[in-house]
Amino acid sequence: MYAQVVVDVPTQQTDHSFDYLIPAALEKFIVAGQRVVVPFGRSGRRVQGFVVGTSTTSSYAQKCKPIAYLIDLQPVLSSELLQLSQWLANRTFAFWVDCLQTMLPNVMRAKYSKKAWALTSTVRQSALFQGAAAISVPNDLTQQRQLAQWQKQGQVRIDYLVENKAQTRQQLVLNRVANQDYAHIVTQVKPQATKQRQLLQLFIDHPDWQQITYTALQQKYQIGNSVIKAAIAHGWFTRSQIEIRRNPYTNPVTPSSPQVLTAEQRKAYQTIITSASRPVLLEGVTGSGKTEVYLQVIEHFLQQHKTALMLVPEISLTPQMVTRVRARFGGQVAVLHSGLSQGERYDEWRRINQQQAQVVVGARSAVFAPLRHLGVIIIDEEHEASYKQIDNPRYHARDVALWRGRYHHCPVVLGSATPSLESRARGQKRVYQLVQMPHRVYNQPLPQVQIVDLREQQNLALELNSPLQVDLSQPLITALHQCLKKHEQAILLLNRRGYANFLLCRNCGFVPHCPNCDITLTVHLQEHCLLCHYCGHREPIMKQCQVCGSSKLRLSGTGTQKVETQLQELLPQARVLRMDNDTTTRKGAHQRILQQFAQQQADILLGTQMIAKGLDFPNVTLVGVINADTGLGINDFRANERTFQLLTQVSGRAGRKQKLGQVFIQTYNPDNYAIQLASQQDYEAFYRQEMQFRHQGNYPPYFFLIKITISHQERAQAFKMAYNVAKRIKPILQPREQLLGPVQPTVARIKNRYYYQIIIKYRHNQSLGQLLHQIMNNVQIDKKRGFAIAIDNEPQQME
DNA sequence: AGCACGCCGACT
DNA sequence: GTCGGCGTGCTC
Ligand SMILES: [Zn+2]
Ligand SMILES: [Zn+2]
Repeated sequence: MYAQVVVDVPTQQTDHSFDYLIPAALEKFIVAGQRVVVPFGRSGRRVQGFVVGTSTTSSYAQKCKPIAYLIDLQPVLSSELLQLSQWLANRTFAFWVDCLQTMLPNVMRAKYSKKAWALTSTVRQSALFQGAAAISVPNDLTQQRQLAQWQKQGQVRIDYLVENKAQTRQQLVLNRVANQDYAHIVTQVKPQATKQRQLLQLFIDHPDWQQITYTALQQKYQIGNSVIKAAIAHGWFTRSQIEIRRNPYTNPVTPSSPQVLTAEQRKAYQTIITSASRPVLLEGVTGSGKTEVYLQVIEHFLQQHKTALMLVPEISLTPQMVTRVRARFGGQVAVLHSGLSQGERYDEWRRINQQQAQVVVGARSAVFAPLRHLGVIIIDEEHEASYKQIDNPRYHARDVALWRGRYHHCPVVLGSATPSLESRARGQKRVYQLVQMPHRVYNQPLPQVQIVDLREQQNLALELNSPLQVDLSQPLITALHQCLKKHEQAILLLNRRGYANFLLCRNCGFVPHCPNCDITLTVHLQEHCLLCHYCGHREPIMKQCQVCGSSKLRLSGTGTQKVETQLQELLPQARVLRMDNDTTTRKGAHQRILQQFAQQQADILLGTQMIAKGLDFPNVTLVGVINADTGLGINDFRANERTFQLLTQVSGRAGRKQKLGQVFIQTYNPDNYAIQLASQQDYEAFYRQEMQFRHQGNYPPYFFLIKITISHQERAQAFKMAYNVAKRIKPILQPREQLLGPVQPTVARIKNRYYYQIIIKYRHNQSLGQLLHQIMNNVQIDKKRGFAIAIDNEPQQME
């Protein structure tokens, strides 16, 4: 018997399965989906591999090596996920093994090490071994050479170790022994052995106990280790270990029951549960009660003994969100998010794999949750860019969800108040079933939105001979005053996309740049240094300008700190909470700030994009957007879409139930349609207008996009390679299809490598995929000459 | 990737 | 002569 194994060597030349002999002893145990350790290469190198199939014959002409050993007794990947991995590799131009690894918790990645064994006493007494029988192979080159020489002479053996980091938490337990008559024994025990008698009595009083943990005996009954040891020595009990699941849920929840649905919600619910062959796009305004629909849909499929997967963007996956789902489905819920420790994540994953959890809630990577019998997949806020992974494999969770939906023949729900144009257009073409929920559940009125024209404000200030020095306009300041007077709360959004604080010499205009990248260094006041976000380069904040020596160095860029200072001057009585990268570096800080604000420990929450999501704040009646324009300045065809989404989302935070909300949007582009239509909260009108723009520019959803990035240490080399790649692609393009570039991105150099980009706009091109795989092959082979290539299918970020 | 093999200049 | 630097090719 042979096994087809995909080895953990992510390169182009090894990006296929290898045949291995299955040793007779393992024949009964080997199944596709298991991890194994196999020898690989001419030395004794061993690597982890995934069994992707078994066969009775092999097409490999030479002799196959046997599998070294099994890592998993049970498969960790189902045949569904194995198939998915292949599709994913093909779609994202990633290595197969990377796709397989991505589907599993991080701890299941192998750790490799080498151990050298001294076979003679001379070697053992050498300076290197210092009497030890074995040492781990050092990094030092000359020492490695010495070991290689000894190895050749048969004086040293080198072992290749594949470590499995995945570990379960074990606990000691005391087991009842069936033939022991505790009621009798207890009468025979010496009178002074009170603890022994107590232990026996416990097992007499609890006939249902088969075992109990040592910790429980210690904590509940103060029975220590020595007592237990003695009891085992008598033969009354046996000792063993059981696995303890790491429990990420700190607080118990009070169960909730389904709410009565509105007519709109009921219609959505009905459509979803009957739409197994067509995905449903659920377009519902903020407050329309999408989550309740999701929960009842999940309930419906659980009753049919199916499972449910619900994806939520990482920043929306708050404790409140998790609690809401757990309140409905209790212990059936497993949660996968970045806040878990590696061990907790591994345990949650295994709970799902062992079918002990039927509902999974998680962020992007949870789309690979090993659920069987999927009944429904829900993607909330489907427009969120964070569903697309930035590094390899560059997959979009939405695409994966649609694949799994097709595999299981189950409904896939894409929910959003502001759907991506791609999804909305598919709703129009009835590829997706479009369901709209335009009303809020309690019929709260939409907030009143006012656009503040900053050009006007500036002119006004000039007339009064006092140039606008603050980032807050007069109408917004007035509104803030009124809000505070009513003891209500306000949110201020500082749109800082692409903007960071940098240092500027006021004398000569010098700005410190990273020596390795073409980018200005960011000021980090917290750590008191200048930092490069691309390569991690760090240097102290200089006191004097490097060029002119002037000491007039100023912190520049629109910062939340600057606005905070202004707020303190304008509204000295206001309590301001600031939320940005500086205040949320520590884990959980993000949640803590939101919590404080929810508990009304502050009047104003001032922050960047991250405040647009998360907790509900019922007392917030005022939202101010300080600079609506910054998102528009970005060289990306989705700039309007992103701006519209952000403004709509943050506006939705104003006003709940009886309290009417008020929104101020400050802008220099009051006529921009994204800003105009966001102020009217009119998604459908925005969709129509934006579609025209996309049509004119041949952008998605009218065209598909592929971004190719090529890099090299030398600029000319990078360009030459990119140019040749472009030349190969151009001939196969269809009439209206386009190739743009190669061009340098805004940050043309990162970590001393030069980058070039090619964008392809295409529609139905049969040969493109194949050609790109070929190009990938060719360029990867030139990796040793310093070339690197990345192909991003449907990029979310154009830069 | 990581390792072996092979070719070539430089140093004991 | 041999050590070690690097370019090339292979891994079931
Ligand atoms: Zn200067
Ligand atoms: Zn840098």
